[in-house]
Amino acid sequence: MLEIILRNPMFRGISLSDVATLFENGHYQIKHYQTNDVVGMQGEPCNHLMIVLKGEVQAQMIEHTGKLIVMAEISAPHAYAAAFIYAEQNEFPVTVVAQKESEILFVRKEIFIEMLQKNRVLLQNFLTFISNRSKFLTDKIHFLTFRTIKSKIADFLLKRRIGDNLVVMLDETQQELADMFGVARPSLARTMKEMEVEGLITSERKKITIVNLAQLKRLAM
Amino acid sequence: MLEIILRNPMFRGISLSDVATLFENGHYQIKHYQTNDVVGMQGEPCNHLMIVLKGEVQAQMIEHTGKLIVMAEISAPHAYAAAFIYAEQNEFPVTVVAQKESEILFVRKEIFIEMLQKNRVLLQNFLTFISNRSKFLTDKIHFLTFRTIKSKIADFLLKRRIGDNLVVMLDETQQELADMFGVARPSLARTMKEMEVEGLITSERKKITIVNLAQLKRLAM
DNA sequence: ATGTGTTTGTATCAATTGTTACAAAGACCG
DNA sequence: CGGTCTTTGTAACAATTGATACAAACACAT
Repeated sequence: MLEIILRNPMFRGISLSDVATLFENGHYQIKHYQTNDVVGMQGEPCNHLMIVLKGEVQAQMIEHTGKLIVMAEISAPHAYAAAFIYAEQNEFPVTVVAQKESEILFVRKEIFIEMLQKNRVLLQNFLTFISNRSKFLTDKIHFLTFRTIKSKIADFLLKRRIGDNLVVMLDETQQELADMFGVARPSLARTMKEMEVEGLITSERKKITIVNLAQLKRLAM
Repeated sequence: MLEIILRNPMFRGISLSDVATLFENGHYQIKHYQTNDVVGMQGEPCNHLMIVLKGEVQAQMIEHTGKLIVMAEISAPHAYAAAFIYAEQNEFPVTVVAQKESEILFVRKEIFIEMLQKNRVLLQNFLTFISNRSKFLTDKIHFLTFRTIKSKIADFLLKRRIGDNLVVMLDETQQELADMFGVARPSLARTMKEMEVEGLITSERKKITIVNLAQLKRLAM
């Protein structure tokens, strides 16, 4: 367990012995989850630091109409929902679902703040982490609010490229991408077809080839 | 200045003499701004704790197409952008504009973190503050992404009511509301007209009367 | 090889919202 | 009070996206 925690950016620069002290007996719990288990439900209390030790969880924002947006995917050794644990309205703003069999470490927020007070590096790292999450949320607002489907796709493809490669192999189904973009699956498919017709990309199921890189970059702005 | 700071929720429970120590000479700057001055530009470095001592500023998210969303309005004694100061990509995610002649207190983030380390109550309050801001941002995502214009208006009216009052006097022009909702002004006007035709509200310029409260509450969900 | 479930592709129609334009009403200032 | 600027109201048309449906292609298990 400690080796995984040491890989978490929050604990960078902290020695193994200091981490071991922070996580001495009684300071944490570990829970196991099966695929599709709900790890935390939107609206429920959110009062622990939660670190994925193994597996992968997905944060989903679900509307009562059934519409779903995938906000993030978190795997080991990363934490999720850490930005919310000290909020006055202290509840999960998302539903967190295990995508695979997972193991999660829970530290009560009262205990964690003692850790922060004791360890200056940990405090600095935690503040960096939650500031990064706030930045992430504003980027998400920008993406979900200002973007057409076409520019979402362009942005996604440019980010998914490896180096200067013009071929992008998708890991996700169209439905999964649509959930990430907050759009309807047929709309996503239609827009990709349009981009193909316009000569921006070619598309063979999960293999996307970027044809007009300059235009794609303009679209992604 | 210190009396104002003491009214900021971050400094709740901290004595005047402790606050005075925190803000001893050399630990801060105060700057003055005129109406419409840009206090912080989207993309610029964001590395100070910033507290409004006097006046009012507005956080705007501006797209290169010109579309603008008002993210927040901040008046004394509150802080703005505090959730972002420790981010790795350490820049303003919004443009902050003075709405009135304003006075702002700046504390370098390196100095502020020393304050946090020294004072447990301040640390607790700051974590609460930035967790609250993260919650606010997820609420904003929810509002901007999942909501029709009609439900945005319904939500707004219910929140703007004072007690059980069914009459809401607007402080804002339609354009200002449209900017807050991230919608076009004529669309906002059209939707309000529809709500009037449907018997949900009556509307005489800045005076809105709620007619069907139950239905409005359903719409706001 | 076959059957089943999933994914992709596509079409049609509907819904919501944006854009542009202009007139009427209202607010404000000299 | 009159003139000017701002705000509101509204209309027409356009754009984007969603919803629904169905067939073809593909992946996987037996």
